[in-house]
Amino acid sequence: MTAIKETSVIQENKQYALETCPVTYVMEKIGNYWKPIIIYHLSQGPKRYSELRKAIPAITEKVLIQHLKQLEGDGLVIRKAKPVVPPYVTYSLSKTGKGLMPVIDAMALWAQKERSNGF
Amino acid sequence: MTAIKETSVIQENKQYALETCPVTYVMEKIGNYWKPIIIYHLSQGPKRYSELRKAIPAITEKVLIQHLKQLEGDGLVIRKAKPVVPPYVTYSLSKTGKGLMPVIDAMALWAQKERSNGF
DNA sequence: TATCATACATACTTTAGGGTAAGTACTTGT
DNA sequence: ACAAGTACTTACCCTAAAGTATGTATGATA
Repeated sequence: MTAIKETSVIQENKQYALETCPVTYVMEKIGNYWKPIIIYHLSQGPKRYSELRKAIPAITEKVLIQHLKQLEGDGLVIRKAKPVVPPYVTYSLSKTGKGLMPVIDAMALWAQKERSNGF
Repeated sequence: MTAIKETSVIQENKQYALETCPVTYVMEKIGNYWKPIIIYHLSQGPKRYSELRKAIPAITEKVLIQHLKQLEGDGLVIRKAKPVVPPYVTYSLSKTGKGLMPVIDAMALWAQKERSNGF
């Protein structure tokens, strides 16, 4: 029989970090390459699924929808589907999601500064 | 012989995104679970390697130093080593790194708001 | 009858990131 | 002589995330 897998110390520490470090809390929600990018594009207003795809051509469909579901599950994004055919689905930021806009804005600002310094 | 691996469309698109989407630019630098957390801890002032370890108990040594090197390579973090034994090494944010503090602050703010709503 | 468009779903493979564990160098303290 | 402390390094493994490719429902249009 297999040894009982003892609860990892790392996991305990992660739990602890979640409760004490605010940035860790944020990372658990949007600590991923694509999520802030998706949020950025939604910060400019609701978008259809296909519009998001065009706006973020480097993401694959699988990954895009995966993250959209997770963001919806975490209450950051709202999905609205019109029962028509072909489907018409829009995604937008929830109130909580909009609360992240200062974060995204600060990112955009930094990027612009860095790039203007860059040459 | 193996087929020549044609340059991935995804990679081309990533290049394009890098040039047009500011958030993508940021993600290339700190788009990782740990990096914002490390920067957060450094935003409170320079820290020794061992202090960072204690401050972020959920990270392993390997990963910590890996990211510190990358952050240093990207010019966000400065490493200073006193030539003593046992070693005395401190890490701090560079000017560019400090430029990210509004991002980190906005994250911390959001986390606090969310948590106070949470119960 | 066939095709197109949209918003997905699903199976399979590959890769990159992270985890574990052990080792290294150098000096001070016991 | 040996352990302890610091800041790493290295080798190996494992898993979660991402990539690839193909399939599905529905009705409108040609």
